[in-house]
Amino acid sequence: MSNITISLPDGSSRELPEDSTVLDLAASIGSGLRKAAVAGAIDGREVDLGTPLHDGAQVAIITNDTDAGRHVLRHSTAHVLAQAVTLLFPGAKFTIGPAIENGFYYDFELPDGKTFSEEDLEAIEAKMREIVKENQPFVRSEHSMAEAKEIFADQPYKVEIIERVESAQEGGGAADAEDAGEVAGDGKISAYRNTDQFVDMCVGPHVPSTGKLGFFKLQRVSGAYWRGNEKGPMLQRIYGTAWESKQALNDHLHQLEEALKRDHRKLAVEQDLLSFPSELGGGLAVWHPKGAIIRKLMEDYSRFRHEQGGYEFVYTPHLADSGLFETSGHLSWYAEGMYPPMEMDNGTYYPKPMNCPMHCLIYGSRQRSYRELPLRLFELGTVYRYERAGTLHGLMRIRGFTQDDSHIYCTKEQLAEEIAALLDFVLSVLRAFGFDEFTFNLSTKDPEKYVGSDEIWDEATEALREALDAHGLEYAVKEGDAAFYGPKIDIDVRDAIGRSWQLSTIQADFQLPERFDLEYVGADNNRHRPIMLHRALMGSIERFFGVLVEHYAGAFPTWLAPVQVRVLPVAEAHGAYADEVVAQLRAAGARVDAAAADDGLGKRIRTAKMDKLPYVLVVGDDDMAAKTVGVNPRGGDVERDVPLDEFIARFTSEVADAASVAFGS
RNA sequence: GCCCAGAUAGCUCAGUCGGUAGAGCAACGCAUUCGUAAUGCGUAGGUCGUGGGUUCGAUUCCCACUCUGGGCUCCA
Repeated sequence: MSNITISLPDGSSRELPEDSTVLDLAASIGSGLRKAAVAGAIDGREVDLGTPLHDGAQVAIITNDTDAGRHVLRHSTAHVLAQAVTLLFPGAKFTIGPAIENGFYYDFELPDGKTFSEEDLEAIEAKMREIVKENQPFVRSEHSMAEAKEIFADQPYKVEIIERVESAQEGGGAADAEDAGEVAGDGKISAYRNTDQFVDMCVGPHVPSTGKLGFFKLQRVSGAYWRGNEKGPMLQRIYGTAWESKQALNDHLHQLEEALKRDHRKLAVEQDLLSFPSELGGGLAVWHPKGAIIRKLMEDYSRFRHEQGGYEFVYTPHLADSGLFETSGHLSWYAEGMYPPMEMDNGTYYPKPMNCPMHCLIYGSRQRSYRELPLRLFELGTVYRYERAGTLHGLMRIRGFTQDDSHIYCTKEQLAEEIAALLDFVLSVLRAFGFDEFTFNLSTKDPEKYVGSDEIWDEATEALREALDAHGLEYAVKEGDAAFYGPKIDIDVRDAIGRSWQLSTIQADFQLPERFDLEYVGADNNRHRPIMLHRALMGSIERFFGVLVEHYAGAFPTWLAPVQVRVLPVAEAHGAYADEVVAQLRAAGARVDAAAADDGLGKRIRTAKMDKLPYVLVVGDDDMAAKTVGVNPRGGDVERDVPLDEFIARFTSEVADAASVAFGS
């Protein structure tokens, strides 16, 4: 029996007996690797561990602690879920069940339109644990289309997938991505069988047996449309998470708990920031004083930066005649996302869903010269969008919100420079709020849905691309993701616990200048069409505020904290001195209050800590005598006998430093 | 809009197999005047989300609506 030679990713090679499998290879390298292996890759193609190796193959072992390995675990766990459901709910049809970020889901259709309840999850999870305990093998097989249809004869959704793949292949086209995930590429349908009763169509790879799984948890049930089509049948989806170890699973669950603790909706109530009274209607918020002061600081900051940045401030009303939105095209493109019209004696009015049409009116109000460009109009403009009831989500998805909105009118020649300057501007504003990790997405033309000439699209896309390159920024290109009127750059930030939020956007627009017939007189004394940029930094102030609450976990930095300092007299006798401290701090510009000695000192400190105040000052006999304070900073150690003057100096310089970072002075 | 779940005191929640409800915290009062994360005692507070239906009687069962949560779809 001859040996075969295998090369490994590190460049080394290894000899193994003929007929060796990926698993044999892993075992030959070490028992730890054998245990951690969940799949392999032969010449770049992912395969099961049981796959035999050929001479000269490039082989990598996929271990369970890598993204690829977890993907295999999760996908395999999804199969176990499907089997458990078919056992517990006879007649259930299963559809697709992919691995997703952090977990997996599987979509089912239950007989007689039955639905899953939360309680069902427990029973299903228990059944899954039995399946894991039985250590059922995942046995791969490949079938012709006809055989496959036979095997899945009682699974109409599977048959539908097979038929779609079949017709796509007959038509010479490739199967779409969704279907490609379910079948092998070479015209064969592959399937993985766990038991006589349960087999699922799948490209794989899978773990060798269900015993390799076990660190999972089912999380929730929901509805989901078949193939994401609103008109299609509503299926029942079960979500779960799965990991390579108890530790990794627990870490993930802790992370979810942490996110829950930071939930801006919870913190907004606890800290009395804002509320969503049901009397107002869904998706509409009222700002309480503590939330409002933070918002005011954010808005002041935004105005300051825009003033510095060469923007001109404008104000526009909340309503406009329907004619304006016909001109802008909003009524034909987005009518279903607008608030319903108000009929009035002299016409039909709509709440504005965007500020741009009104800014275009300002631009068009008189003749413009090239000398005025770029013209940057800025407004904290409140808009109303009819978000569908089921999509509302705290401040993150809301029906009335305020954009830090600007429309920049410039010449084609100015575009690249303007975008480059915008990128600097955006990033420096976001940094002021404690964000320092960004992701950039460049969205390009959707060939099915766009206006404007190919030439101008190419030019604008190139301008965006150049600006990103010139800043040395890495970005993902999202082909076809642009709005119909022009390409755009979207900027995501990463928050304190690693979540990503899409905040800023810079969008080119060739459509509105056309529709509003906007012009400028050039140096050549001819009329030209300007290009327009839409851009928002925070995006929606409300949403940005929500993201900040979660980013800071409610502990706002000193410059933003609604109450920056609280003074606690040790006993009633120190009340007058406490008032004096308050007065001096207030005179120095601090937002400060005092808590009288009606409650114990410990109690008042606890309350202040729960309120996440940046500074608690305790004043007693010693302090009164020496004009000092005891300083208890958030997240730091207590410091006694600090001269009041010194604390005030420290405090004001801290806030000034934050402001100088923030305000760029 | 669609699927599922939910709505009880300001907050967090318990409870009523149909006979109009209870705790902790918060609030208020009294006592305590205290040096760094909960002092004690007491008082008040709820048409049990809204509207209909069934019933002698509904917070409880049924229906509709509103709002909320998790998803799907959508997101200019």
